[in-house]
Amino acid sequence: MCFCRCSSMIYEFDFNFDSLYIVVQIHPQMKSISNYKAKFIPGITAVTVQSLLHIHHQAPANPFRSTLPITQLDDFTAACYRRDLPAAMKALSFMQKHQIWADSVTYSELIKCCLARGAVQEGKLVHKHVFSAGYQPKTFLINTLINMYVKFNLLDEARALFDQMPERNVVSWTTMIAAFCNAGMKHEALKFLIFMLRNGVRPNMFTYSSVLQACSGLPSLKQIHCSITKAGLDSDVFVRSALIDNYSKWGELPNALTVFNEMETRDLIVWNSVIGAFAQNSDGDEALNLFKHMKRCRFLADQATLTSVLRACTGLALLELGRQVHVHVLKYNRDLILSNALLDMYCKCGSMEDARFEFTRMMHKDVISWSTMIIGLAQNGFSHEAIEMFQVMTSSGTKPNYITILGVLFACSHAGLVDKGWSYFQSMEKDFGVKPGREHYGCMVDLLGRAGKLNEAVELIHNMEAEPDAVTWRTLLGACRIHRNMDLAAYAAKRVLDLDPDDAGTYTLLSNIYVNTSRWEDAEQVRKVMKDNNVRKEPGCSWIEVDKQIHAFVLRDSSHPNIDEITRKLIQYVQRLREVGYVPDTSFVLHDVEGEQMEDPLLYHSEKLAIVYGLMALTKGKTVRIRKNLRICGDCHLFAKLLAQMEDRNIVIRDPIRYHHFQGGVCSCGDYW
DNA sequence: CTAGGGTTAG
Repeated sequence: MCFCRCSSMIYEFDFNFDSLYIVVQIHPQMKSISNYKAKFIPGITAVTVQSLLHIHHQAPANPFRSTLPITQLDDFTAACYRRDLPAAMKALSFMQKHQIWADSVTYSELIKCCLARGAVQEGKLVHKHVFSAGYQPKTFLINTLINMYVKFNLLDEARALFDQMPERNVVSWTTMIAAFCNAGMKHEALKFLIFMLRNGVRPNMFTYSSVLQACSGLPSLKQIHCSITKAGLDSDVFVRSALIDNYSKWGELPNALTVFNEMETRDLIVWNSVIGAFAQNSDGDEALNLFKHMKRCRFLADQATLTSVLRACTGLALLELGRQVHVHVLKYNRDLILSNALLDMYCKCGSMEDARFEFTRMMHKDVISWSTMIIGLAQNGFSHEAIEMFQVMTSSGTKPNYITILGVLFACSHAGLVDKGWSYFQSMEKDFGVKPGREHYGCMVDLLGRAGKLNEAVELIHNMEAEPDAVTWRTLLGACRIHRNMDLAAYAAKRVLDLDPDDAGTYTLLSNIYVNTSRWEDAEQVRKVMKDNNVRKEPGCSWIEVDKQIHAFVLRDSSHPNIDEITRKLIQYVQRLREVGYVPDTSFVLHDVEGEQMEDPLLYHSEKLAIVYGLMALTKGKTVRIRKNLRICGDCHLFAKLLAQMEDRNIVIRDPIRYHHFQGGVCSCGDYW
């Protein structure tokens, strides 16, 4: 018990320095407050009591207003709680001069106020004030200051403050860990977790939900999940959504789903996490199912939900559903991320009219909006418009980035604009500050290669700054196939296999090249290596939707009920198309050197089986939708086009969208494009 | 009483 005399009034205190709590009991004359709890600062004075009373609006008409310091502290406290920053700062400078201190809570209110207004200078003044001689800020207050610096993006200041703290609690550590995560400094974040454990501070759910961000892409996820479970912290929704998101980044959707399913109570963000997980891992169907489930549970979709739903539509090329989502997007039409997702949906679904309309309507556009349009135009065959769009973009003052320029180079490649592409490539670093990366080189190899300038393409690879990878060489290999340059193709194929020894398609191609050039021994050698390495060609698989039923065709798989009829039809169609000059490209099939069993190579083409089945269904008046139609090779596309022409059924076959267009790739039938 | 989770272009 302690007494404090202030003029004629006597206050009694119960205080406890350790817990920093103080129980104030007012003299019987002021019995309105009893057992009143508040923060306490050492060196208690009448002023403190006064401010405590004031904070809780129970100050009686008091006898202290006459003395200047008390009035100032009063003003300060009141201003902090009113969130009146200028008044608070004015009072603060006075207090600084007269060595008067307020309590931690009041300071933390002031810091909140600085944060809300982005007042960095004022925040720094508060920092200086509470660290000036005569006052010892408590851990709580320093935590608040550290958080302020973190939110102002002043990591160095935050770090310095953290380093000089006499004591650090779980909040101090968590604040720093979260800061590192936000800045993308994963390793620092994990290092701090380890230091924290060494210092004997136990992480809580706040810590883990941050730490999990730092683990994305690191193999320690399982360990962390275990510690969370052991510590009994896995019932927290924040931790759960972070876990879901993490498993999603590893592509471990079953684990993500388990974490989700085990939850008793869910909130919107957890729903968004799990829907996003499936949408991002190109399982649009499951994402949409979850979305339906979410609506049945009476949750209302927000921007993040709709963004993921749009992404699911994009992956499935579900233009109609995308349009329906668009209606809901209208209510958030100022959300840039959502608008960009909508743009991309229209582009990827091939509706450039809608995309252009949306783009024009958008009030704010960022580099992603522009890039989406440039890439969308280029993918849909409007290469020149894409390049014009890029010029409008740069003159409108938006700085292009790595991806934008990839899109522009792709547009040039698609349109065969060798010189233009080359000049963009050469000046990109000077003009836009983007250093050409491996993928830009890959685009140029594609551009030169498609244009038949194979030697220049090789030379470019040899002069690359970054090391060429398997994709780079595969791009060259694709170009060699187009231009039938066997020698260079063999060279490129070997480079691919050096870097990616499991690439079955490339073995096949290399072996075929040797067969075609009568180098039987080399061909045999390739087949042997393939066998020794136990490399198997992944069976291609194609889907087609007929009357809302999905029909899958897998290589050598005869489980489809109509497979015999479809096969007969395919052979028939190919025969008829051959008569009009179609030469099927069968270089993807592994030739048998001994020539023992030469099956019709066309039957290996699951894509063609799907196309034929679709056509048969159309003839019967059914509704056919081609799904996963974004990766179709040149031969299958040609086949479909000729078939449509021949049948004259008014079928429109769109030019294929080269989905993984910046790199050499393989279509689902195993062919290069 | 300070600290934590989900959303867009390749």
